[in-house]
Amino acid sequence: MKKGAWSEDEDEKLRSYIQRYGHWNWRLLPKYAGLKRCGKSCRLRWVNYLKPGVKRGNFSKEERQIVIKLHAELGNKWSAIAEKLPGRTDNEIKNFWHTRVERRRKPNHSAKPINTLSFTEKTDSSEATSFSTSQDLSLPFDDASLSTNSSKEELELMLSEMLREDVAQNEGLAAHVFNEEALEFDYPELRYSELSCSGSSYGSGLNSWTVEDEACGSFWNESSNASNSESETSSYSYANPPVEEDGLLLTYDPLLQYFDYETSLFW
DNA sequence: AAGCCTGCCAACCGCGGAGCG
DNA sequence: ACGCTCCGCGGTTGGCAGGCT
Repeated sequence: MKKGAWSEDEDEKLRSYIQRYGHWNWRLLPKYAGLKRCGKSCRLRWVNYLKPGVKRGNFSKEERQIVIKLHAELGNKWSAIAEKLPGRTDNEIKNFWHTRVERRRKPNHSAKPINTLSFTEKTDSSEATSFSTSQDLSLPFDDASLSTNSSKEELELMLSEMLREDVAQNEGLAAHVFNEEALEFDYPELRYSELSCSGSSYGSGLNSWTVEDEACGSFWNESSNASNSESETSSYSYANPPVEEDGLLLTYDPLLQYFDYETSLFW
């Protein structure tokens, strides 16, 4: 009984036999098709590779989104997930998951919260609704998006929109967190599906912001208490950093399992 | 250039369920 | 009810290719 990779000749034998006679009995099929393979191997080769309509190549954006969503609903029911993805086999979806998703969840990442998104904020008046912002960190913030005379509502809206847009455009604060690969996964669409932003800002004194979404509750916040100084340092952090238990990262948001705490990047 | 490491994918293996006698 | 066969599913492995040192 032969094992290992299939040759072109074997593929052709199997393909032409099934196209002519169908697969009426996998155990007996190899004998009649002239193949030195077990029935199981023939079935697998047909179902996963030779069967007409089997899609090859990278998963599209939509397919990735469906896989992630369905896996959250169904768990490791690969065949059930495959039913929703025409042309994709359970084996391929399983491989996709293990290589691109599960692998990165292995508990060798340190579970440290990301308090690294700090920036320096200049207050230029005591007006509660007026301040200018500059960033002295590596985030590619768009300074122009935060003007000096924005109202509280405008700023809230701006931050909310900034998160949406920057994720979509792969630039800005959110893109720092949601890297390009995360975008390919359509994570932002899932993550920010019902995002809202609330908070308050003052020229000097307390600044506090909370960003929430319907599914996860508040997921990051920022607060600072500046005196009348010209500049202050604020820091953003996740409201509920994951904890590690028995070598597994437990998070308040199942989608945060895709977050790499080593690099502070989603993948 | 060579050895090592890592990611990916095809294929194998074991188990359990369905169907049948 | 029981045992047998077959099939499909999910976990795992093996090997190749490309990148890194």
